[in-house]
Amino acid sequence: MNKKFYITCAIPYVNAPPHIGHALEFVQGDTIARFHRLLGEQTTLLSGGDENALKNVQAAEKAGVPVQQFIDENNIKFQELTKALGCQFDVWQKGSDTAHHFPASQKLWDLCDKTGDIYKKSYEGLYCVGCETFYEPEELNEQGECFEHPGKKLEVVKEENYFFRLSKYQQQIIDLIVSGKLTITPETRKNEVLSFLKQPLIDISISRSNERAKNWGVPVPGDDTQRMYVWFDALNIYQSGIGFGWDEQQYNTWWPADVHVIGKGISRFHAVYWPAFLLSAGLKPPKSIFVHGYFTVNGQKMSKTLGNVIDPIELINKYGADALRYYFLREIPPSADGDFSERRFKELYNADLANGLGNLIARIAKLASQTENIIVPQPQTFDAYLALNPTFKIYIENYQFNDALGYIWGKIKTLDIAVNEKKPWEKTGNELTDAINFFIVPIQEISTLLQPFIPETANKILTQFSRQTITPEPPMFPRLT
RNA sequence: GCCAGCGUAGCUCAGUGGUAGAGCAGUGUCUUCAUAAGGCAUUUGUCGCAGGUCCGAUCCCUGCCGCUGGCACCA
Repeated sequence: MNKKFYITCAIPYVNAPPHIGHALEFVQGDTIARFHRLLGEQTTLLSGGDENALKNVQAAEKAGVPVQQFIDENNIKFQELTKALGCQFDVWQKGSDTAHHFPASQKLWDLCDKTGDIYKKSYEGLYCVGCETFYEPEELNEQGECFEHPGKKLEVVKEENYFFRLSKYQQQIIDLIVSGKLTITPETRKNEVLSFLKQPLIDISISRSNERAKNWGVPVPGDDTQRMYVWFDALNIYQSGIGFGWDEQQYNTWWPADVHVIGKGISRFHAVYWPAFLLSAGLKPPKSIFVHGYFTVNGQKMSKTLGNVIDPIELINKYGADALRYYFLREIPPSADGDFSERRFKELYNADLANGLGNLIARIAKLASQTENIIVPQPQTFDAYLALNPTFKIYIENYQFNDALGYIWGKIKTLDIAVNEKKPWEKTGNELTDAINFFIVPIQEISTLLQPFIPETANKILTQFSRQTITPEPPMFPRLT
């Protein structure tokens, strides 16, 4: 069997519809997955729904909808988004799936418990009845009240919970990261995690009382008064989706994950807690974590209160999936936050997609359609073209999508120059044929290499330039005014 | 507050101890195969501020100003 490649995107919180941040992550994950599929690797791309958080229950109550129905509906919105973006997810694992996810999470719990890493401890904290959550003193206002419910006194609530011996794994996790057995990209995120690991780790609570969890979530095995704390089971979706606890053979084929694609806000959970759970359970930690930044919109943080949350579906309907994919991959540096503005989006669209790629294809297709006896060879494989472009390969492998695309657009520029120099419109007969033949292979190469990034466009061009007769097609990216 | 990083052309950013670069936008020009697209040429910068090291610093050091991120049970 071919080499396997297992990649995940973070499972979104399904208490609200998706925004462009989710879209960015899906596109990045899909691009990496497509790259590996094109290399001939057996590839699985997974995401799912983070459904067991209390906030989902609260959001459902607010909407006046049963919890299961609420999260199912939101889940569909996320899955529709992935399809609209042209992302190929192989597995969509829901946290509320009692057939697969529940037994998988209980199995993980049992394994950690068997190692002796789970113990009971009483937890005392300030509880806000309005928010249904605990607060630390520094999270409260001067009156010692939470900001959501001023005037309401917090209660001191004491509760027995299960704790996980995170402290025990401190050194092992440092070793994993320093040795590169668990790689974290980009470097700045790795440094952040390591600096966090310089302080002593504190054991974390991994369960809640049924009452506090509103009877929602995965029951703790052997204790029907408690539910698992959402992170313990949420991270385990990466395993439950591929057979853990219900199909060991399938699980062993895919685990460990080759990459977890995540946003910067949850790097600790993935780089510290998750490997610790797995080590405790005697399972392999993931091989790498790729951390992307967040979006700002017109330079400002995205937030519901500011009302600047961007709906990716609207953008796709307006400009097409590949245009949005291109913007994400070209404009957002992998190591930093990116900004979204429609002005910039249009600028990039016109400059690169309409005037650049689209126009080059249009001019060559027109010339080719008017030329006799052109030779259209069979395009080579992705592998073969990749071997010819080692710099490009390195860019993709390092998740420098922006640089990889910059590299391709350098080729487009070169071809535009070549058209001007060869002046095919001044030629006839064999001279014309030769001039046009010159461009066929490079276009096959470009479109093949673009397949992971803008698959629909890439395949359209590749098809157009693989037929024996090349004919002009309507513009793929009509220029925006 | 502590730790890390950043501050370079209108915009997004690259870069090096030796008289500053790319793309986009702008301007001029050539061309017509093309989505009023393309080629060529070209303007702009006290390389955050102030000191220091050095023959020489945008790149090294110090201080200051500004911005961003991380600082645990919070997705």
